[in-house]
Amino acid sequence: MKITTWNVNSLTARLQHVLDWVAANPVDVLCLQELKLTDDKFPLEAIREAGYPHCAVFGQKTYNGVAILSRTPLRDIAKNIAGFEDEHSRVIAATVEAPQGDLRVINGYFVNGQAPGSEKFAYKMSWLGGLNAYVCEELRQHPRLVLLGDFNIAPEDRDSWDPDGLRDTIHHTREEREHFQRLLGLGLCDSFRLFEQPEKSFSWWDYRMLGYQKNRGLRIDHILVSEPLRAHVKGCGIDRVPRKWKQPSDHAPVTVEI
DNA sequence: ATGACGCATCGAATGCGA
Repeated sequence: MKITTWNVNSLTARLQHVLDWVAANPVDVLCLQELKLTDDKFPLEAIREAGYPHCAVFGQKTYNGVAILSRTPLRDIAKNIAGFEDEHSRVIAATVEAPQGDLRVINGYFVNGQAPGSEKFAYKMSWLGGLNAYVCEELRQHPRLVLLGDFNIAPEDRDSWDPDGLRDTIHHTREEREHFQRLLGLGLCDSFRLFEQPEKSFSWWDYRMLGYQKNRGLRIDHILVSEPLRAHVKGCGIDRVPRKWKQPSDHAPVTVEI
């Protein structure tokens, strides 16, 4: 079973890229972030025709918005973090029917946080606290769990193109990295690091200053798997191909095979 | 460099992303 996370930076602007990508990469589950559209604008028909009849959508106007697209049925769909009040549409969870055993999938568009010390950074910290408690409880109920999405955290120095120049800036702070480690501490593991990967592997590149062409990027899109799944993970990789297409998302899709 | 690029918004200049 292949599961992908992709921050598309507006599904309206990126629908054709998504359709082209799944035509070439027929993954079983596609988790999207930054839909930037309301539920009524979600292109259900086009997505269904592309092979994904089962969709859990949690949209929002202009900003945020997440969705899980699946070839197999979804159940127990939950939106946002239970017990954490949030005006943003940032999390959607669903149980995915899978032949080797159902999987709980939690798809998140983590808070960006702008800059350490800012109000948005404080929101990021409190949001991450809420998420940790939520994932802890979900793990209790669903041992076979995948937490994936745009984490907006570069977990280690090797996940940044300029770890020294960007030290303690957003995505690189000790506080953010501690939150990432806390998630691992719940019994999750970073599926990307289960395998040998090329150096300077990133999942996001700035649109400005030829960021992609110079490979000035960050690895901030992650797929964490719970302990019972760990031994079954067959691979994890970043697909840079759609980042080279015309008018791309600034993020690349990341796929795990379980 | 309060930049750059791209997307969204009752329609232009601004907020936001990372």
